[in-house]
Amino acid sequence: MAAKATDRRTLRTRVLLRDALITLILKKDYDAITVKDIIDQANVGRSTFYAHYKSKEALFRGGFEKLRTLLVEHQRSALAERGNADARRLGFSRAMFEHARDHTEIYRALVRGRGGIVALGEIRRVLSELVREDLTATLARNGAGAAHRELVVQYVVGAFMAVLTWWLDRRARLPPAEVDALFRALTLRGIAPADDDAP
Amino acid sequence: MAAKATDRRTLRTRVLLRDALITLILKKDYDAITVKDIIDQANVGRSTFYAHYKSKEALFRGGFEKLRTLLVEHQRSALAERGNADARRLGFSRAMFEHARDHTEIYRALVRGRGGIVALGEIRRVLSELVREDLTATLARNGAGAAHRELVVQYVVGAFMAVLTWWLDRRARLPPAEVDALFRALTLRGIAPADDDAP
DNA sequence: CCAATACCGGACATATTGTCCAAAATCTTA
DNA sequence: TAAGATTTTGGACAATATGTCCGGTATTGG
Repeated sequence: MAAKATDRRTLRTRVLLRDALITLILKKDYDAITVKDIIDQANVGRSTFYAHYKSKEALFRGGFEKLRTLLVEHQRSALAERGNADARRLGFSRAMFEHARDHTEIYRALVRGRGGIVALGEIRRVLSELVREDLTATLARNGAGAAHRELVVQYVVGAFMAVLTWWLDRRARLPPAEVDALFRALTLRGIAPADDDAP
Repeated sequence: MAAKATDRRTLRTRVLLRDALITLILKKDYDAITVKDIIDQANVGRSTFYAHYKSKEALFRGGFEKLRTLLVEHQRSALAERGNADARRLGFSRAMFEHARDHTEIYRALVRGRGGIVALGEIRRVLSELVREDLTATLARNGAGAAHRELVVQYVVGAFMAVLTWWLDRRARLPPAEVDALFRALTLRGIAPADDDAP
C-alpha cells in the first residue's frame, strides 16, 4: 500500500480512482465493473491500483468514510442537545435523508443492482454503530429492554434502511424533514400510536 | 436446457446440484462458490450444469422456489385461523419465526451472506403483501396515516427482516414466541414505550 | 538539488466462465 | 426387451479477470 496519504501523487491517484468508480457505477452495474474498467477510466496503471486498494470492494467501501464522519457528527450533536427527550434520539436520521437527497443520483445508482448489497451493507454497518450508541445513551437507566438490545438495534436499522430505499425508489419525492419525522414517529411510538379517537 | 423434467436423469442431476449448492453455502460464502465447486461437489459434468442452469444464480433462484411455495402455504393456513383481533395483528410474525426454526438449516443457508439478498427479497415481497393487508384492515377507519401507508409497510417489513436475520445469525437461540413478542412490542409501541414509571 | 517515493506498463501465472463436441450411458416407450 | 431418443460425460477451448512482479521513469518533499 502506498503509505503516505499526504503525497500529492497518492491523493491524486485515489481521487482519480474513486471518481472513476463513481462514473462507472452511474453507467453500468456494479458487478459488471472490473478493475480494468476502473484503471482505464482513471488512466492509472494496474499495479498502481493494487498499490492502493486490495480490490474493487476495498475502493468502494472506502468511499463511505466521509458519510460515516458526517453521520457520527450529527449523532453526537443530537445527543448533546438539551431539548426534549425525543429530539435527542436517532440523531443520524435527518442528516442521512438530507445527504441522500443531495446525492440522489449516486444513491439511486448505489441502491440498485448488486452494488446495493455492498453499499447498503456498509451504510447498515455505520448506522448500527450509531443506533447502538443511541440506545446505550438513552436506555442506560432503565435496564428493562437491555436484555436484547442488539435485537432493537437491528430492528431500528432494518426499518430505517427499508424506509430509505423505499424513499429513494420513489425518487425522493417527500422532503427529508417529512420522511425523517415519519420514521421517528414510527420508531419511537410504533405503528399504532395512541388510537386517538380523533375523527 | 434439458427439457423433460420427468426424466430420472434430469431430476437426479437437479437434485444433486441443488444439494451441492446448499452444502457449499453452509461451508463458505456464496460469492466464493464457483460453478466448478458445485459440479465437483455434485459429481456432475461441467456441460451438464450448463444444460440445466444458465448460471449459479439461476440454480440458486430455482432452489428457492420450493421454499417460497412452502412459505406461502404456511401463511395461507395461518391466515385461515380464527383468533381474536389482537392475535391477528402482525399475524405473520409468530408463524414466520416458527417456520424458520423448523427449517433452520435451509433458512440459515439461504439467508447468510450476500446470496441471501435474493431469498430475503422474495420473503420480503410476500411479507409486504401481508403487512399491507394488516394495515388496510386495522387502519381503515382513521385516514390519518393512510397517506404514506406504503412507507409504514416498508418500515415494518424492513424491521421484521432485520430481526429475522439477526435471530437466524444468532442460531435462533431465543424461542420464536419470545422474538415474536419483542418484535410486536417494538412495532406496535416503539422503542421508547411510555416511559412507565415502573422501577 | 537530490534522495525518496510513487507511477508506469507490460509480462506473468492462475482461475473462472461459458461453449462445444463425439462417445458412452441411461431412459422411455412401443 | 429392443430400439430410438435423450442425457451425461470429460475434456478441450477461447475469452476474460485477478493479483503479483519488475526495471525504468517521473514527480515530490525537504
